[in-house]
Amino acid sequence: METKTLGRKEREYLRHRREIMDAALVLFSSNGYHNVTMNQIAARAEFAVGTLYKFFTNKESLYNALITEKLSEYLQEWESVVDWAADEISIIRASVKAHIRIFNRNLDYVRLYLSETKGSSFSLRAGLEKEMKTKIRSMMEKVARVCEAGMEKGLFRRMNPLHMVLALDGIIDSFLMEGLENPEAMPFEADQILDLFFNGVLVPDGGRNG
Amino acid sequence: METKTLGRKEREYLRHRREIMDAALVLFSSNGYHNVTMNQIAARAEFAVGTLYKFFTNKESLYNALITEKLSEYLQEWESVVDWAADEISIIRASVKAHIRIFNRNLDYVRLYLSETKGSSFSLRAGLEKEMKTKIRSMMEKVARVCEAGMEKGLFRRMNPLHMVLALDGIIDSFLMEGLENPEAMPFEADQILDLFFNGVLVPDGGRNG
DNA sequence: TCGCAATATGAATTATAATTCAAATATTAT
DNA sequence: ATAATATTTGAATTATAATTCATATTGCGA
Repeated sequence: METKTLGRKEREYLRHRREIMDAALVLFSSNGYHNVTMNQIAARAEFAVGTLYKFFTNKESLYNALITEKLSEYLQEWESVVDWAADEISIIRASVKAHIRIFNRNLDYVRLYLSETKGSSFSLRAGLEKEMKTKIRSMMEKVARVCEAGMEKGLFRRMNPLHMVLALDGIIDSFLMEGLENPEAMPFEADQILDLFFNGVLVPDGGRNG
Repeated sequence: METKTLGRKEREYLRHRREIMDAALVLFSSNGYHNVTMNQIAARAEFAVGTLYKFFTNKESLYNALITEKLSEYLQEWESVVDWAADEISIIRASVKAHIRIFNRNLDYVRLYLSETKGSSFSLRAGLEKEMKTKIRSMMEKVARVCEAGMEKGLFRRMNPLHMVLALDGIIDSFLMEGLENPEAMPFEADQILDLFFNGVLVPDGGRNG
């Protein structure tokens, strides 16, 4: 770990940086990226506006820092959970549960992520998206490999593993979004997602040929 | 039909309105909502900026007009297709196929919509207005009733119909988004979505109890 | 042809908020 | 203590683009 070698100065720098990010997160996630000014962030973080620019080159890079940091945490936690499980079905099960849990623990960030982004610098955002997409893609590939292993073992039906991953992610996202919008009217369990994903909706052999 | 009773004036008004909307769509969908100015739209539509404000109270309402118009068309076409089908499985099948077809025919609008919501592939319906959400909700309820009917008939397993709809929509959105981002690397058929939704991924009775 | 109403024009206004930077303050080294 | 260095400050600057409105143009009936 490098952590120990950080001097007081560095730690102070990082603490200030964190204070700014925390202030920005609260404001962004409740008001939306654009309805928050740098002055407001500065006020909440108890710094002057100018100081923010010593830590982040501009407003968008502050936003990017928040998003990328949390996404990395998210993926890291997800990986640690998933690596722990044994057979393919348990891995999928653990993955879905982890998704739901981490999602619910980070609703502020989800709202921040979904909040409208209206920056003008196209390229910076494109860079962010690319980095994020790469990370998400590597997570999907990991799941795809699990799916393939499951197929080899005869647990899962033979199909394009990417399709399997897309289906699973789609169902999860759909449930999570619905739960975000209607928290009370939409209670659900990981098991319900898993049941749908594993077994589909048809009654087994419901009057058709076996 | 009211259409015939429209005088020349009204038709001209509507034509001008349409010209403005067409210009806006082209610019928005290729540059993104925030990177297009009212002056640019005016130039392309061959009107003066001020004129745009005779047709739309502001930039956002022009954007909303584009989105709501297209979404209504989308839903109307979807309904006409779905009403045509017979049994519940055929209805679901027709619904998925219609979704894919209409989506592919309106990629410009999809990009326009995504440009406003900053390109998150999270959920297609994350950033819509209340009115639009109501419409989509009523579509979902329609599908939910089909699902319930299917359960009554013993075609589908008993479950919360909303869950069934969410799962189906989630899978569709997930496939469509992937196809939008990797058009060449991600060919898929409606049947693959339907197979996943209907049958799930597990091998039927794959070594477990029947 | 004249005048009234409707419509279109686009330079000027307005609003907003991101960003800068010269000055102030704090910290550290000698 | 003093100077050198680093950090913070926030009023002023800058940039942008949405929106307005006094004026010009057009359409149309008498």
